[in-house]
Amino acid sequence: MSEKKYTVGQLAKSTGIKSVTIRYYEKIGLLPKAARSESGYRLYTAQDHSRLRFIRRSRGLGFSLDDIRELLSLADQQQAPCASVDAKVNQQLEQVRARLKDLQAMEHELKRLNGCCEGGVIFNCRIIETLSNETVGAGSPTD
Amino acid sequence: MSEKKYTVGQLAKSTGIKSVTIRYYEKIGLLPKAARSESGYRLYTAQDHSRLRFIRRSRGLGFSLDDIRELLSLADQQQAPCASVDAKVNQQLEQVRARLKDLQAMEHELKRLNGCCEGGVIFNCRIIETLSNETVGAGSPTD
DNA sequence: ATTGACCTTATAGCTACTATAACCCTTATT
DNA sequence: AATAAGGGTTATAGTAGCTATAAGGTCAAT
Repeated sequence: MSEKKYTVGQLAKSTGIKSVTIRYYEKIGLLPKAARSESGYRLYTAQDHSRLRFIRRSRGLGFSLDDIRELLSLADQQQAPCASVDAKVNQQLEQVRARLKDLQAMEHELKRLNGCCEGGVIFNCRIIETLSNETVGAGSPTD
Repeated sequence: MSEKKYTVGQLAKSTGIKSVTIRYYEKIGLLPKAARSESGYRLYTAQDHSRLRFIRRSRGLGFSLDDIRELLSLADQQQAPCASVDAKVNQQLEQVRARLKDLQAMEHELKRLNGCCEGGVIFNCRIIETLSNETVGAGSPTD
């Protein structure tokens, strides 16, 4: 008995990853080259579906495609220690936290700016003024 | 008396924006075309310095270059109402908050994954297992 | 037979830079 | 005066992770 096969569109629908993206993943070697029907259509198996779900989930956690490539290759080495997987997750967590910190700083600043001019004209606009102000590390060209 | 002029490198050093980037900003019309010395070097004024500082500060708040283009053109219309500036800031604030929400969800998930396998092998790795799991909107291809 | 919804490929575009190559200018030192 | 270091100039290609476009082949139904 041969496995059930799916077209790229069916896979797309069931994973939420677009057909173009799936082909792109194949092109960059993130997915193995799909089998083809007589007429040249790609044919996918349940395994591909699972791999794609893995990718989608990892993307959702902010992993880069390169990271995911590594994770996938790790996932295939069932007897390897999972310390390296752990390390990747840890690393990603720190990256996310760093970006969080940046964004929080942005939010703070934007909140400060938001609504600080009440119906005036730009000449008196505190926002524009603030944006134009000196910042650390941006002195005059003669510094 | 003619203004003091600065080279691209001097401007770069004092604004923290690299020379290449400054040239790039000129190329895409974010900065006006700089005057040139006899030998073809770009010559910048204090005004350019201020404009660049504005860009840097806005970038730091996460504004896109297109947003900044608009902000700059608004900043030049001193008698226009600053409602549109306000709106841009507001919009940016919401975008930042949306990204924050995403990142917080990522952090939450990563924290959950982090360190959940204790020195085992990948075959038993809870992380890999979790990443492979079904998610909402990612059923089987036959759904 | 023809429509419409799918599939195929190759190529270019997107953001905001960064890297590279190959060359010209200025300044200081030998 | 020659030369070397450290600027500057241009054009072009590469980065991530897709998305859009064009120009065509396939499949199922009418």
